[in-house]
Amino acid sequence: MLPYTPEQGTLADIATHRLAHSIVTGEIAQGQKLNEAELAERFGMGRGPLREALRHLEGMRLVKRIPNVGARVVILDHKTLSDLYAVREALEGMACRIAATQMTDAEIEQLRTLLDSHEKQIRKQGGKVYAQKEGDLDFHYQIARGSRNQMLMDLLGSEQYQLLRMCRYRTSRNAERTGPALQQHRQIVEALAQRDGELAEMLMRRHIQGAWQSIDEMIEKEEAA
Amino acid sequence: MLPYTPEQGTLADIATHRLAHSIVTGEIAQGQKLNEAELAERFGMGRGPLREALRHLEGMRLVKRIPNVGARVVILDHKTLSDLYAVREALEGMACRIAATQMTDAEIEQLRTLLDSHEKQIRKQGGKVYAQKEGDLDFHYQIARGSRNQMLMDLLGSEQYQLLRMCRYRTSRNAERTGPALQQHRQIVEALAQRDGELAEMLMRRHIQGAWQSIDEMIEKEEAA
DNA sequence: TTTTTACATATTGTCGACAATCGGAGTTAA
DNA sequence: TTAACTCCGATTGTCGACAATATGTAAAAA
Repeated sequence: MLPYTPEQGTLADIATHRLAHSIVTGEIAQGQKLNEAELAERFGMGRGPLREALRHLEGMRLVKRIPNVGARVVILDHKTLSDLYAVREALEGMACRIAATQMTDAEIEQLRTLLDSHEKQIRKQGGKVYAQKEGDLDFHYQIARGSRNQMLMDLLGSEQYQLLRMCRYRTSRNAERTGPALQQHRQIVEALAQRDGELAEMLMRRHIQGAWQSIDEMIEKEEAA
Repeated sequence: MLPYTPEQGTLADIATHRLAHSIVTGEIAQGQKLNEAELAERFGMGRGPLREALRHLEGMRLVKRIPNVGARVVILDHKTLSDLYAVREALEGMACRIAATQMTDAEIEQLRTLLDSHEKQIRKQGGKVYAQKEGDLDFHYQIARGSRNQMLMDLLGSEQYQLLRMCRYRTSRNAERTGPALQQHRQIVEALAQRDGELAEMLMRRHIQGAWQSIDEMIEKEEAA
C-alpha cells in the first residue's frame, strides 16, 4: 500500500493510486499498454479522470505517454536503475547532511528504535522480506523528513519515488544484504547523533552505492541465466 | 522561451507550455488563481485539455492544486528557494562528478567555447542580463547532459526545473555576480578536463552555494525595504 | 514474392453539458 | 456587535458523444 491510501477524493486521485499500486507491485507488467477505455470501465469511471491519472503517473515516471499513441508502463532496465541510484545517492546524501543539523534528539532516538525493530524482524528471519524492505524505505524517508526540506521530501517520498519501490519489488529476493545494511544504518544514525553532517552524508552515499552494487551483481547474474 | 517551444502537438501540451512560460516570466503573478473556464476560453480550447495541462504543471511544481477548490501559481518564498538550492547543489554536484568521467574531450572543449562567448557578452556589458542568465542555465544543462543520466537531465532540465528559471526571473537584477560565477565555471571545466570528478563535484557545490548566498542576501535586503 | 498503397478498425484527443462541491453574501439569533 | 446558519452563485468534477489520428490488414502494383 501507499504511505497514504485514499480510496476517497477525486476519481482521478483514486485511479492514480490504484494504478500506481498495480504498477509498483508488478501486477501490471512493465511495458504493458494502458488502454484508457478499458481501465476506465474497470475502475467504473469516465475517461476524463483516468486521463488525468495517466498524466499524474507520467509525472511520477511510472508510465510513458506518447501523443496520439497511448501510455505504457515504464521498463526498468539496467540503465534506468543505475541512473535512479545515482540520483538517490545525491539526494539522500544531501538529506542526511541537512538532517544532521535539523533533526531533534527525540527524532534521532526514534530512528534508533526503528532500527531495533528492524533487527528483531531480521532475527525472526523467515518473516516477510518485504516488510524489511518497506521498513528500509521508512528509515530513508524519516531522514528525508528530518531534513525539513519539502522538495527533498517530495523527491524522496511518496510522490516521486514510487520508481524505487517498483525496483524493490523487482529485486526483493536478495535478502542477504539486510545484515550489512542494518549496520550501515546504525552508523548513519550515530553520525546524525554526533551532528556530523559531512560524515552522515558520506556514510549514506556509501550505503546507497553498496545497495546498487548488490543489485547490479544480481541483475547481471539474472541476465546471464 | 522554453528550450523547445512546440506550438504544436496536443492542445494540452500547448496549454502547458504557454502557461509555463507565463508563470516563469512572471506574466502571471505568484499565488494567482487559475480559472479553468477563463483560461480555456483565452486559449481557445475546452476545459479538458486545460485540466490536463494543470496536472502537468502541478508535476512541474509550478502550480498547486487543491481538490474542489482550484489551482494557484506557486509562491516562491524564502524557504522554497532555499530548499530548491539545496536540491540543486546535490543534483548538479552529482551530475558534475559523473560528467567528469563521461563527457568527451570535444564536449569539454565546447564548454570552453560557451564560456568564451559568455565572457564576451559580459564585456559588452549593457546587453541583456537575461541572456547571461539563460546562458548560465545552458552551461549547467550541458553538464547535466554530460552525465548521460536521463533522470538527472530530466530533473535539471526543462521538465522539472522551470522553478529555477522562475527564480532567475525574479532575481535577475543582481548582475554583480556574473564575474565570479564565470571564473568558477572555468574552474569547473578545468576539473572536468582533468577528469577529476571529486573536485568537479566540490567546485560545483561551492558554486551553487555561492549563488544561493548571493540571492539570499538580496532577498533579505528586499524584505528589509 | 516483395513493396506500396488504401482502407477499416481501434484508440486517443476534444468538446459541451450536467452534477457535485465550495466560498461568500445576507440573514437571524445570541 | 458578533457568531452561526442558510442559501445562492461560481467553480470544479465527471460523463458521454464526436472528431482526429495511428495501427494493422488486405489488395494492388512492381
